[in-house]
Amino acid sequence: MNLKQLSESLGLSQTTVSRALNGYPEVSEATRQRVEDAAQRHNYRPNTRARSLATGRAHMIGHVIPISTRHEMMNPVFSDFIAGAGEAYAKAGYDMTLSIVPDDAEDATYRSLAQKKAVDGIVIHGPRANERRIRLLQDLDLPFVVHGRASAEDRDYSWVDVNNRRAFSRATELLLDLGHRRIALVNGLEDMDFAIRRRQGYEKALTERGLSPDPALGASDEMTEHFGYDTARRMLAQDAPPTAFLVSSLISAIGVRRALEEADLKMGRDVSVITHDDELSYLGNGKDVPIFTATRSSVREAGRIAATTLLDLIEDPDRTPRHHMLEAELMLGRSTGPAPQES
Amino acid sequence: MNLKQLSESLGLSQTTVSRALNGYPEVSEATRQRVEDAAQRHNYRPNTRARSLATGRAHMIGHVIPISTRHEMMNPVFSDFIAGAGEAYAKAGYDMTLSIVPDDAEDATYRSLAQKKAVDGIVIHGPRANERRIRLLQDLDLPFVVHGRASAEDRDYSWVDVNNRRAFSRATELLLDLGHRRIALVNGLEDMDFAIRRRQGYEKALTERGLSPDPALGASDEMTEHFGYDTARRMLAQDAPPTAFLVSSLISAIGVRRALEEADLKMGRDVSVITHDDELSYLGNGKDVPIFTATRSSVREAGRIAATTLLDLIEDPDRTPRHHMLEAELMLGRSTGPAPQES
DNA sequence: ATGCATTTCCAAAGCGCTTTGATACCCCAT
DNA sequence: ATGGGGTATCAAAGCGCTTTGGAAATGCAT
Repeated sequence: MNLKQLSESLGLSQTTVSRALNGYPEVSEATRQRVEDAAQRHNYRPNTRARSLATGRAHMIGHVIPISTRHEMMNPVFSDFIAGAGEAYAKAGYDMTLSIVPDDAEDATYRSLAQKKAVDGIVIHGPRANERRIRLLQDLDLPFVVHGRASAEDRDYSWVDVNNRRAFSRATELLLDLGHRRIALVNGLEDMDFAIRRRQGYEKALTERGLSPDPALGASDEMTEHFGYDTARRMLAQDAPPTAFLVSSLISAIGVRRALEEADLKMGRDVSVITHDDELSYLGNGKDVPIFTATRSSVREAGRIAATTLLDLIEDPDRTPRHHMLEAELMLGRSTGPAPQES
Repeated sequence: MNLKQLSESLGLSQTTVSRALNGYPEVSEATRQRVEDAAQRHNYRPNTRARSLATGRAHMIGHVIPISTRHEMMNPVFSDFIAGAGEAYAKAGYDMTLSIVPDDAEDATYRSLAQKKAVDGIVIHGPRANERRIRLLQDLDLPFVVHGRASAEDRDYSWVDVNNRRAFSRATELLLDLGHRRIALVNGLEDMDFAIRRRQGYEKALTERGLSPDPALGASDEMTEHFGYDTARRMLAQDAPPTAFLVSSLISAIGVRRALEEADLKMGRDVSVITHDDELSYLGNGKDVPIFTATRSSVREAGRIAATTLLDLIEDPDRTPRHHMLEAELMLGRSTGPAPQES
């Protein structure tokens, strides 16, 4: 059933029916009611393609997920972010498209999305410090919001991010307060912006106490369970093994824990661990008392915020960039304790 | 730049330009070249909305992800499945939309997707045994593929699924061969089809050896880390604790492992564990030797297959249902060993 | 030169909606 | 009776593309 048929069945013009359904004032309450009933009865919904061709609005947001070409890996936080964003879109009557693109062939994807007029706006995931996508989208004049930031970008743009620097400096300070001096950083890929900021927080806390970061205690890679395990194992075998680990992802932290257990070290007593916790729905960090002491910030909430920010931006003709900084909570769990005495 | 402008700039009609770009034979090679160059130069891409209005094809596949209303939880395997499907779509020039819908308000979403003509086909995720969505989509005459199956549905429909029953009966047999008699099943939500089939496999293997499944050794819920932990902890405290766990998800298996460690039980010696492993990209099950003995099947591959199946179905006017059964490998890892002697 | 395919191009219709600009109608003040 | 201002409705244009049904141009044999 399309508009034409519906209007014929009602003996009205398409104009009137369209207006009735879209809440325009020029139609009498009686007809509106009649039209709405009929639409309901026939389960009528306007064809999106026709509608957006006519209005120029797609009512569609694009999410572009870069897949690491090095490891063909899907960012694990992505699904929860999407869940949050999806909620917001649903409320506003928007839909969401996903483009999974290898991170080397990006330009084309963005240009194409813009030119095809397939979306009204875009969410950029996984920004690197040096992020060309931002300028590209500004040039294409397509509204967008970045989940995260790009340190090397000096133009203004909209973003939603966690205060990674502060979170990690606070976490490092806690470990220092507990007497730890050899603190390992198990971080994400070096070119990712969030990883850089976390490292900065970590280094800031160390240097403020007169310590200098030890390169042997830093590792960065895709944040898999296995990376956490490998790194911890390797570092624990060093001459001066770390007494604490600061980990960028709960998944890698689980790998660290596995390495500790294998080495018969008790987490929280022999070795302390703090992790960042995105509050992924299926990977909760314990129920009452957290398993891991953690810097915690819900990525799902970030998704919600990013989505509403973007929708605002699309409505607003001025389009002045918006920023939203989320502070991570530092949750004390069972994985931290005083540094063991040097033997 | 739109088609009209492009054609004017070339001094050709829209028809010719359109045909040149879409590879129709009625245009000379010389003009085609000229048109393509100009299109390239101006970065022209046809407006999707207009194109699909004209062709009737959206070049868009819808994925409908039910969010468990009970726990507001996003299925963790979803992102890898999507990555696989996304690849296939990209190759075929299709895009993908995501609808995150609470699992109680589904009908409306599907009807709406069909009526709005927003997609050419749909992938159904997370089917329950009794799955109304299948009939609904058949009635709506929208091509679809189910990731999984619906046992209670007797009509024919297209699906891509793992042989869950066989995988779990083989895993159970392995544990029985190792001498285990009290085998716990840590399974997904009871109404999910995959969970039912896995249970069937488990029970079949037990009864074939003259054992009857012990209700005290069965648990099902959303497969979080915490669920695995809680269940294992609870069961280990029973009078006759299990000597082996068969777990439906690597994430829950990690929780089981945590409970074992907390109870000072060595996995693979004191208690055996077998898990299903979807080969999630960030949650690898060890590198050389698997951490967990596992029934393994790549969900990403399933995504690829589901996507190509659906695209086939859309091309094919007959639309006879296709089925694709994936066999899970049984990978021997470090988490299984002979049942400890009764003391 | 003529006739007939072929090749190459085009004008115009149509996809299903929104929106502009009119029209018809009614009511009330003049 | 006449005109003016709402109110309720409509016909038709337009969004940017594809596709149908020609028409013009070309090539080749006659």
